[in-house]
Amino acid sequence: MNIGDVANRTGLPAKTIRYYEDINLIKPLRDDNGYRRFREQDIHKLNFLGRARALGFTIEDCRTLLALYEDESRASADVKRIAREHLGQIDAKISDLRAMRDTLGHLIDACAGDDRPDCPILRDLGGKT
Amino acid sequence: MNIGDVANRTGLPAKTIRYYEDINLIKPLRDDNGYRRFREQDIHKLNFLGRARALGFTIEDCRTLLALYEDESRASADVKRIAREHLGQIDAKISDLRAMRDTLGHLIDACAGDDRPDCPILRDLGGKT
DNA sequence: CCTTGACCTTCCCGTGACTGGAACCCCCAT
DNA sequence: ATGGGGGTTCCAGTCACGGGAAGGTCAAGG
Repeated sequence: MNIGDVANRTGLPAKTIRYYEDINLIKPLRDDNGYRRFREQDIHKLNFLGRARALGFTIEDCRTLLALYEDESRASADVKRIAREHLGQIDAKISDLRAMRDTLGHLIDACAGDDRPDCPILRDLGGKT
Repeated sequence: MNIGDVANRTGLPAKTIRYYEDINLIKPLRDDNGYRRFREQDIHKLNFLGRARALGFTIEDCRTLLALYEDESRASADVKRIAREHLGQIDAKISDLRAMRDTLGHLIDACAGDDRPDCPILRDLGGKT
């Protein structure tokens, strides 16, 4: 299978697939003409990566998770620890965003949004005197 | 005032302040020795920028907001539109993160986290067969 | 006067995870 | 022969800075 077909089957852009090879996440074979030739195991890995990335894991986490996935003698505790750490970061991000959201929401509500210059949003940004 | 004092007063790293000058958000004066000399208006702008950034506005949004802030004949509608667009993006990000959080949370709950290899997290990433 | 140490300056590289584009090669159909 | 739709590599750019090198400046102390 060539990269275009793999892109279709995995939903990952060809660029991304090449990038993953570049950073040694996958190692597709090469045909005589230099084209990458993907085996089923490559596609399986790419799907794994796509799902892990969709859950927000970093590439380095993905690398580790993939290694654990292929290690039959792994301990699920190792996987769980990575996942929990990541969950913590997601939660932190969410609470940051919620704080922004709340502040910004109040300011927006207070703003008339007409053609006059008076604006609580700018007043707040400018030092809320 | 030199950049170090300004950094202290605004809470922004000196690097960031230099960067903001670089991209023309502020224009501090220069002393004969080449040092930046900051006026009160520069510090005021930097505080404005710090607060806008803390609300998650992009640098380009900040540039626009700063221009509106200094434009006495602005329409608050313009400010509000920018803020609402940004709010929309924050909300989108929050809901993305919440979806991740939910999925990941379920997987973590289902994972024993012991020294055995069996792991629902990896099973899901691997294609949940 | 000299040195020390804390400032300041510019410049360049690196970050994360790609994306866009140029320049070029390969293969098949017309 | 030509055209089009694959593929390849490599380089630059994204966003908002941060790290660090190499060097200039300034006030205090010996």
